[in-house]
Amino acid sequence: MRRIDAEIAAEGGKRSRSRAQIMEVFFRSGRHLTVDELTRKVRVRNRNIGSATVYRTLKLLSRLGYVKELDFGEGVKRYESSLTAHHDHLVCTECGKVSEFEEPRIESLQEEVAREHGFSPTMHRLAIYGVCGRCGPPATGKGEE
Amino acid sequence: MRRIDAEIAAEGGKRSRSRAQIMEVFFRSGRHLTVDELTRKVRVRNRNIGSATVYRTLKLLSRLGYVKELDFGEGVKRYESSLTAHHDHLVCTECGKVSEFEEPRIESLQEEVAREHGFSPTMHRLAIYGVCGRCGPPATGKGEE
DNA sequence: TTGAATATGAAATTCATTCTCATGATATAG
DNA sequence: CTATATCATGAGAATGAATTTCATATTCAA
Repeated sequence: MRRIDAEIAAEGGKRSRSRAQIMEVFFRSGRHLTVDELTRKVRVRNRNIGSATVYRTLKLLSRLGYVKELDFGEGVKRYESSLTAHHDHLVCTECGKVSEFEEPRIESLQEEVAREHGFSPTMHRLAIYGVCGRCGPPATGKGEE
Repeated sequence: MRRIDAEIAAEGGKRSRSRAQIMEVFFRSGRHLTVDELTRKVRVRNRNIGSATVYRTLKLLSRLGYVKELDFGEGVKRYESSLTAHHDHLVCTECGKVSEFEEPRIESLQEEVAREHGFSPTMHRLAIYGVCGRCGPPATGKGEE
């Protein structure tokens, strides 16, 4: 986090209490947060922080490469730290639970495919949607709920 | 398209001139259209059609499974016919060009991964972002730009 | 043709995100 | 420490995509 502050300073930015609190809560929190969720968590510490500042902070961190923007097609963006290893996501369409996975074979196939099409790949988004073990037991019957 | 009308009728829906025109233009058009783009095309034929009806039509077709909703993170949704074979997308971050590809090995790895995590996969979204051959120099070896 | 139901277009609404702007905080020079 | 220039903030306004409302028009069956 000091590193981030240094990078911001190098760009002519200044530190701020609000931003420090937002970053701290964000990096300590679970993954895949929406701005709204993060704002609520941050306000527990400091009631005065507005969501505009949370948006600004996440955008800044995203530009600096410390945060990844996720979009699972819910109409809201989610954010996660990019300090952890690269991974893709599994999204349960029943309960909304998001799991992570890493599959190097998929990664390299993507590289291969991109090259075949003359693309220089810079990133990708892969989300697999389905029903998680808890929501849809392989047993007979349709577990509604 | 008759089949679609029949299915709508079976649900208690009625036919309509506007919807027929929208469907016709949509299925004859190129892929990956936004509602705005489609509305413009449709209005060439019938100036009176409003975008609300285009939204409604695409939502209906989506529910019936004839249309797939795409989201490349642009802040706008795009739509494509789901009558063509399944495929994923390559998006050029320079010119916006979207290409399609199919890679069965990626598909089966996704199945495998989902199962390992106890998920019953129903669909996935995979988009690879990068620079297409026209926008970027032909990537020699690993030279990243 | 009538009548009950669905569909439409325009405008209003919703909701996430961004922007504006007056004020507050921060860093640096003196 | 204080001045001052600049950046950051928070509240609310603005934006823009998508949805809904509502009065009217269209469809379809009898």
